[in-house]
Amino acid sequence: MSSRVVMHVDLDYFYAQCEENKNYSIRGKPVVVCVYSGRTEESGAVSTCNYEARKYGVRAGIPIIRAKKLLEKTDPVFLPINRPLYEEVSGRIMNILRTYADSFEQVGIDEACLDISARANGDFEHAQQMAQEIKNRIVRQENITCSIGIAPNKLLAKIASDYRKPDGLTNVVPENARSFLSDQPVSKIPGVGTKVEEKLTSLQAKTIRELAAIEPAKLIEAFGKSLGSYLYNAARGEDEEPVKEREQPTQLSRIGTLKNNTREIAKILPTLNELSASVAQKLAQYGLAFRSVGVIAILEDLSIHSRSKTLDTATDDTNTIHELSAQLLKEFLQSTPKAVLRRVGVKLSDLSGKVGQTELSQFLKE
DNA sequence: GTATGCTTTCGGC
DNA sequence: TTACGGCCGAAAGCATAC
Repeated sequence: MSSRVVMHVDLDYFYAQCEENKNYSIRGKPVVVCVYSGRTEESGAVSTCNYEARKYGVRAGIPIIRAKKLLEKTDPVFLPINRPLYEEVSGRIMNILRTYADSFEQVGIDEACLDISARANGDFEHAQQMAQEIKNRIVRQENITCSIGIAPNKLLAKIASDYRKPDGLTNVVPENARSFLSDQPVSKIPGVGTKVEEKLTSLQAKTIRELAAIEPAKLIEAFGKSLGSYLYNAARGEDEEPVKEREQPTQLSRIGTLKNNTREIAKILPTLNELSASVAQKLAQYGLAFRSVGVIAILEDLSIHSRSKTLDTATDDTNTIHELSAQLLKEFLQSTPKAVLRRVGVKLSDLSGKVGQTELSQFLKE
């Protein structure tokens, strides 16, 4: 019995690196890729930034104005996000990666998982050579660096790719899994955010070593069966999740910022309808149908709320999106009399191929 | 009591 | 000291079905 070999590839500070390639003269300066809300000149948030900017404490998600303060003594470059550019570069890189994998899973625009068990012949040294070759090829063809983790499963491969960045390569052979994890904070485990981390701290588990010392029954008591057993296994470097192709997105959403905070439906509807039209267009591009429509409301205090409705049968009808989203928004406003909206969004989920021609239903017909 | 489905929230980037 | 986007996938929480 030989172990799986899984590779996780993470493109370094991806949006900002694409911008560095588009305009070479900004290399070496702090580069901050921003989402401007259009409310005032500088309102909005940081999408991502290069490592020069990170040295000053700039991070994804912080307000642009705060990033400007942090970088005021430097010669920074602030750029608006250019998604079509990043999608194009990403698409070409994913096509390269795909050719190296027995099975391939794209995880968002800048991440991918490759099962290379057969290609690497179950050999982690061979896998390491493949990883180096992949890195060389992506630099040569796209001038993009990445960080790669190699391990016996997806969980460890992801933690490994995060271990050394940027331009890292970390190989965790099965015998080293426990020692690799031991001293790392529990927050390195995917799924452990601030909430779970705080709870684990109260159980005296700050490191994965300490997490591994907790009785499984105690973890299940604290976190429930699903998350509890996940944490128990994760602390031991165990994970059976297969690397599998994601054929279609599971949801499509559009979100926008209102010119002014309001709870007047008439002031919100124009934006909501634009978002509905945009998400409908995307749905048509993919050739998909939806069964669930939702609205997202971000209030003036930045709290996030949502309402959704699932239909009996899937549809691709644009009018249904417009009508249901408007109805859901009205219901939200009525149910939440104090809500004053800052941003609003439309979400389609429970997506499927149009004619009910999934492989399974095709199979069942024959 | 467990499985399944739906709604809402969480968290990563 | 504050400041504040736009996506995605998955988990949590609850109700209902079996």
